[in-house]
Amino acid sequence: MAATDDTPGRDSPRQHTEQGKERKQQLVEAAMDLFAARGYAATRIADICEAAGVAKGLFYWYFPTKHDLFAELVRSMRQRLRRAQAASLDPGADALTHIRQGVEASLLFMAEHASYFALLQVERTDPHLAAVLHEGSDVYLRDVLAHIREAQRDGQIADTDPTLLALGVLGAVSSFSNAWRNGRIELSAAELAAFVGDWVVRALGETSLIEPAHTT
Amino acid sequence: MAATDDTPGRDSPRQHTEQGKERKQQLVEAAMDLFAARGYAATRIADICEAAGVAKGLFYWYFPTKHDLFAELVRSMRQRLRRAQAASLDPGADALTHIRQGVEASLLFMAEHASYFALLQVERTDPHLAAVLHEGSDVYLRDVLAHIREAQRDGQIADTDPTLLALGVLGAVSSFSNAWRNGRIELSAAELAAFVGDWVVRALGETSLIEPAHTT
DNA sequence: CGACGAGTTGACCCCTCGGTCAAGGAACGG
DNA sequence: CCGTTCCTTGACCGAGGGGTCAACTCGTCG
Repeated sequence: MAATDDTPGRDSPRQHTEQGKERKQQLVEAAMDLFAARGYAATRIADICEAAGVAKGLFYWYFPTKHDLFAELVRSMRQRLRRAQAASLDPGADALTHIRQGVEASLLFMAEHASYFALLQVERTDPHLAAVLHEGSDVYLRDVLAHIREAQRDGQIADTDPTLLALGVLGAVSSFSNAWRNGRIELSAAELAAFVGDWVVRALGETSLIEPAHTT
Repeated sequence: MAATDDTPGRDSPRQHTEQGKERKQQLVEAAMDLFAARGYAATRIADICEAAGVAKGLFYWYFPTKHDLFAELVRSMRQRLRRAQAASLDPGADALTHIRQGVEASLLFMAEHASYFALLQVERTDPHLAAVLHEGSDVYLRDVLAHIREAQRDGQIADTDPTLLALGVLGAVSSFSNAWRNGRIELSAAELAAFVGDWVVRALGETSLIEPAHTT
């Protein structure tokens, strides 16, 4: 399953036992909560440690810097979101449906991990962090783009610039999810997901409703 | 025209001459550029002063704290945006058109003041700043809400929860404007404004196209 | 001219916070 | 019982940066 940090020897001299991994996880979780509540800059390492009930020095046993903790958090969550999206796609369905499903899955995932996404909404400030955040953000765009192109080939949506449409989809997902997280929307996550699915499909200009037969 | 800070005596002991007001403006503008480029936290007061070509101590002649400068910036820009929106409304037009016009005016305004809105997109981190930012953000929502309710009365858009729809409109405006600012959209500001106007109207579900006669 | 207030300077204070370190456990293998 | 490796501690360091201050300038009024 992966990745860059529990591969044993490599180049980090750090070797973690079971207990060690638990501690690390505790720190990550404490950090996520605090970051979400106060923002990255306003969260001191001392706070994270206090929340996790350990001494400050221990932080640096598990993470080289504060920034590295953040990067680890971001990368792991991005991976999980993409998995959730992929899992939501009904293999038999058409492209427009896939977009709707992806949108709904994203909203649900964001609702479930609200505190994390509250953090993201907020943390493009620091150039270092922004780099980590942007580093993989295009993958979402590419995913949506592919679906939009397909839907256009099938005549399901109008022939506008697909990038623009894709940005609209991502924008809708993130802004509704933000609004929900900030308590501006009363709906349950599932209801919101359904609404945003509809909203996006409408905005994409579901031509089939207006002209059921498509010639191109 | 107005407002809270050139009223002479009130409760601040500070009295500014013409020269003083110019200096203050220089500082505000330098700050805006730097905030936009690096974010609030990463901009030192020393930087602002250097950019404005004055000594650091002078900053505190004009502003009690860094935060106050920020607040002044935010409030003044919010006022200007709302004026631009109001000015864009064609008095004779219907509600849905008003929404479109407001959306377009917002996009144009945000394009014109890109560096400022880049800052906003970014600066909800600090609780203090967030307070200033949120403090007046509902006025936009209320404006859109009013138009949406009217459009619903006129049968122009579907009878969904108006708050949800209004949030969608605001979300579309801000997310497209962000994307444009980040260079992800190649269009001119005017083209983008027109596109987003269409996008929003479509998402609102312009029922008139589908069922030209409305009964309720 | 002297007084007074706006404007301006840069050295300085001081606190916060990321990061370091030396010292000490605890678990385990030999 | 010794060595080794992982784990944990809290005192400490140092830089960075917000905010202060005493002093100096400049224009204006009496």
